[in-house]
Amino acid sequence: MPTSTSDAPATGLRERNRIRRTRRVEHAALTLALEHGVDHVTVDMICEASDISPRTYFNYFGTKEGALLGQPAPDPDESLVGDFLAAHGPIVEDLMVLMARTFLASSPDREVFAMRRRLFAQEPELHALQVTRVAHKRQATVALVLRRLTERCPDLDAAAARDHAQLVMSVAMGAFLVVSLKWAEGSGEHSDIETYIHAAIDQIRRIVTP
Amino acid sequence: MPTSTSDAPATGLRERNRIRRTRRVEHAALTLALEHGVDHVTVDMICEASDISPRTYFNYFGTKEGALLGQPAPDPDESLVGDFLAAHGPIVEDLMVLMARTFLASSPDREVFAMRRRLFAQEPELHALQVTRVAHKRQATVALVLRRLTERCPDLDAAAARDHAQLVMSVAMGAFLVVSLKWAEGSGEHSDIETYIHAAIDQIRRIVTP
DNA sequence: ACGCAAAAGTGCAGTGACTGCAATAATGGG
DNA sequence: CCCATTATTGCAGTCACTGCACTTTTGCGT
Repeated sequence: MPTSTSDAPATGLRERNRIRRTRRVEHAALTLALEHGVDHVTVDMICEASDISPRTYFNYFGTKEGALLGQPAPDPDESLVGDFLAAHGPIVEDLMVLMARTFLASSPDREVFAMRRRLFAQEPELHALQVTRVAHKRQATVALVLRRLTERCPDLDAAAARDHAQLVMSVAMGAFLVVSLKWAEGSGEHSDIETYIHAAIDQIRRIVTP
Repeated sequence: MPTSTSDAPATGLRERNRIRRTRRVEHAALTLALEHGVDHVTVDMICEASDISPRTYFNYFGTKEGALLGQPAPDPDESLVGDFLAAHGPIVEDLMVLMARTFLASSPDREVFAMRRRLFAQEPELHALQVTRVAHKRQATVALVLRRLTERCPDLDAAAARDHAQLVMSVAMGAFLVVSLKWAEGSGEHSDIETYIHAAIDQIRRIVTP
């Protein structure tokens, strides 16, 4: 019986196996992609290397790139959302910080994390895909922006607010792509990314004024 | 015999056929996509509807979505590039205007153009793909931005200028996605798009300042 | 007009991503 | 320890896409 000399009493054997397997597959996928380049790697190769059936691979990750990008982006943490809604900086900056923290919070595995950074640095298309996939949560995030917007400026036309939120989202995503790539090429320290974000906002301000 | 009561003496029969065929295929593809939704349409369906072999389809368009998105974005016109380099507005705005004009210059066929607009409005993923594909010219466009940048501020660190240009490009692309979608939903008049762009720039300025 | 070389269109066979379905193998609770 | 639930797998099939070899079309010189 699993009588809990262990540290994770809440999770059963099933869950632990699933996590261990996921890690193993991601690791194998990243290793292969770093060695041969993404599009010289087949799903079958990944499966053979990680001792899993192709069918199960797709059950886990859905697409070939799934194992390279990691699990579908998690919903932002409650507290992070609260920070965003309460923050007093430029809205784009605060949103980018939210994106960055959510992203960082989802990669606890150091080694996989580092490999992913290296892969992104050498395969920009994959990185763009990652950003696109984060954007798949676009609807939810736009709603968040809208909420903060209407809380601050209750006297705003609804349609105008919606357009505004869309624009905030798009600009944040565009800038985030550049920032995250730069950060990935550089130190990769968690704290640094917010510095990069702040610098980017400064630049944008200069960009949109003659 | 095609003895030239025609109007285009410079282009041979070959070229004219190619263009006519391209139009026919694009029209068929758009019709099918609008009716059934993009991912319920197969390449074989398009080919059957436009009386072309699948192999030829891929020779023409490369990917399934190729016929929906139209020919790969053309290089910006010389004069438009000149305008961009000489313009005195905020650099992001000028860049977006360049993108818009280049885009508009490439769609002479009214009907196909209108269908594409409708399709983009109802399939956002496709529209994002379009913007991504425009970005495939990213390297060239970034170089353009860099050129204008160094002409204006010769005393700028090279690495900093490169980062700056990347950011300009990303922000412009992000904003352009929103603007073009809004424009597509609205009037679709060529002149209107620059108004939208200008308004977007104003908004961005407000966005990045508390 | 005619024939020939280059270019374009096509058929075919194959690869690889991805899905639905049905059979099989853990797993965890009673 | 058995059984219902859930996860893993094999299999067959669809679809996007590619390389290669073959046929047709076109442009051109004679």
